[in-house]
Amino acid sequence: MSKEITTREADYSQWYNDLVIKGELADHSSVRGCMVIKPYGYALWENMRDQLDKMFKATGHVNAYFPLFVPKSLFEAEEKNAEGFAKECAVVTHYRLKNDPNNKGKLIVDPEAKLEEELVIRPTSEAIIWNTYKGWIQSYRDLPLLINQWANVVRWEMRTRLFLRTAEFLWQEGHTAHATKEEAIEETTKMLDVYAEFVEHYMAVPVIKGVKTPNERFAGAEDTYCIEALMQDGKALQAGTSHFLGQNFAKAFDVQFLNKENKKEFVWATSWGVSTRLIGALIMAHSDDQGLIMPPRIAPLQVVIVPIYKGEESKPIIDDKVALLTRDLKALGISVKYDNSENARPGWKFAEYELKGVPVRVAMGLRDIENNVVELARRDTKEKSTVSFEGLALHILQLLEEIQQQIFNKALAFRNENIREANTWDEFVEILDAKAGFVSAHWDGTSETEDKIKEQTKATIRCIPLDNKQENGKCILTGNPSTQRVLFARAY
RNA sequence: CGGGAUGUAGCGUAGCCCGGUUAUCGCGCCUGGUUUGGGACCAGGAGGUCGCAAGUUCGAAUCUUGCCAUCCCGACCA
Repeated sequence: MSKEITTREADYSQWYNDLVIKGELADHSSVRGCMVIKPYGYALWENMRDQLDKMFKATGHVNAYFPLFVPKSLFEAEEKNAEGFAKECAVVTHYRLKNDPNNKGKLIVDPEAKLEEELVIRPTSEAIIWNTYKGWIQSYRDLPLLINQWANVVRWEMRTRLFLRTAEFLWQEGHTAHATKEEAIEETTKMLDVYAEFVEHYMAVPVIKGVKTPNERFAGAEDTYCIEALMQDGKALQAGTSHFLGQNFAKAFDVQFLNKENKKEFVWATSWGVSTRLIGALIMAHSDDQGLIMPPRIAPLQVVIVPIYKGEESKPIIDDKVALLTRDLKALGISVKYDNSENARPGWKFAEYELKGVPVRVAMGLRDIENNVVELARRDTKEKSTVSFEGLALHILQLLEEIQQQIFNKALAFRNENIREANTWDEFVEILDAKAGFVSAHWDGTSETEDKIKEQTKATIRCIPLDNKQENGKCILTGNPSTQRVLFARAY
C-alpha cells in the first residue's frame, strides 16, 4: 500500500503532490523546476487541448507556430513587456560545446562559440509574433488576423510546483490584430467567454470573470481580463487571461495598416492564454482524500470495467459479456478500459481507479451475469448501484452526464459559500485568516492601497468582476470613498 | 534568492549522534502454485555508485566542505 495519499486536512500541499505523482499525471524530472508529464496526465491535456482548439476554430482562429527563441533586440522592443518578464528569462548565449581539455569525457561551453546576439527563450511570444505580423499586415483587408499557437514557454521561476508553476510549461497563446479598438476589445472579452465556457462546461470548475487592477495587469497590456477559480483550501487560482494590448505592440514593432481612407493607422492587438496550470486547478477543485476526480467530459478514461473472476472457467464467460458492453460504450463515443489483468485483485483495482479519478467503474462477476446486471460505482459520490445489463451503455452515458453536473454543482456551491463581504478591516482580516476564499470589499482604487493590503494580509485583488454592481462604500483600509466592491483572495 | 527540513533498491524506511564483517525492514518486482464481490496467500528469487564530488581516516551511509535535487515558509509569478 505504497499508494496511500496524504489527507487534505493533514497537509494540503502534500495531498496535492500525492495526487499528481501517485495519480500518475506527472513527475519531477532531473531538470530544475521542470516536470515530466506522464501518459495519463498528457491524455488529460490532450483532451483539454482538443476541446479548446475546436472552440478557437469555431470562433474563427487558425493555428500557426512561431520560434522558441527571441533575439534580445526584439524581446526588448516593447519596454513594459520586456521589463515585466526580464527577471525570469532563460537566455541562450552559445551555440556549441566542446571536449574539456582538462577533464576527459566531459564537455564545456566553447568560449569561441558565443552568439553575436543572445537569444531569449520565449516566456511569451508577443515580441516574435508582432515582429512577424509587421510583414503580414499592410491593408485593412489583412485584418483581423486571428492566430493561435500551441507551444511551450519558459519562465525561470524561483519556486515551482507541479502543474501550478513549472519553469517550462505547455500552453496556447492567441495573438490577434484588429483595425479598431472596439473590435480588439470585443475579441478580448469573446475569448474570455470561451475560456469561461471551457473551464466551467468541460472542466466543471466555476469561474468568476473579471478585469485585473493595474497592479496585476499583464506587462504590456492596456487591460487584462481573467477568470478566477477557487480551490478547496480557499485560495484563488487565476485560470486564464485575455489581454487587450491596445496599440502598444503595434507601435513597438511599427505594425501599421492603410485604412479605407488610405490613411496609416497602428493596429489594435489582443493576446490570450491558458496553460497546463489548468490541470492544477482541476485537481484542486474536485479531488478528495481518495484521489483524483476527473470530470467525464475531459477524463482520459471515462469508464473502467473490472471483472470478478471465480475460477478459471468463469473468465471466458465474463470476458464475452464485457465485450458486448465495451462495444456498446465505444459506439456511444465513451472511452472504456477493460482491466482483466491478473496481477491485481479487484479491491486493488477499485482503489487504483479511484485514485486516478475514473468517473464510472463497472464490476461484473458470474453472480451479475446470472441476474443480467452489473455493479456500477461512480467516483464523485462513491455510490454503488446494481443496474440491468439491458440499455446499460445508455444508462452509463446518462450517468457520465449526471456526474459532470454533480461535480460542477458541488464546486459551484463551495465557491459561492466562500465569497464573503467584508465591511471593516477587522472583518476582512478575520475572514482571510479563518475562512479564506474570496472577500468582496470596497477599495479606493489606488495601487498604494492595494500594495498595503497585500503586504499586511498576503491577499491580492483577484479581479473586479465584470457583472459588478455599483454601490457606494468606503475602502476597507483607508476609508476613502469607493463605488464598487472588488474580490480579494490569497492566491496561487 | 533568504529561512527551515530532507535525500539509503521502483516506493516508504532502520542504521548516522558515538566511523569497523555481507546496509535493516515493509510494500512493489520476477518464478511457481493457490486465489479473485474493497488494496490476497504460500514457497523461492532478483534488485544498492547509501543524492553527486572532493576531503579526513588503516577504514566513511556515518565526520568535514562544496554542489545538486525535493518539500515547507517568505520574495516573484500564469
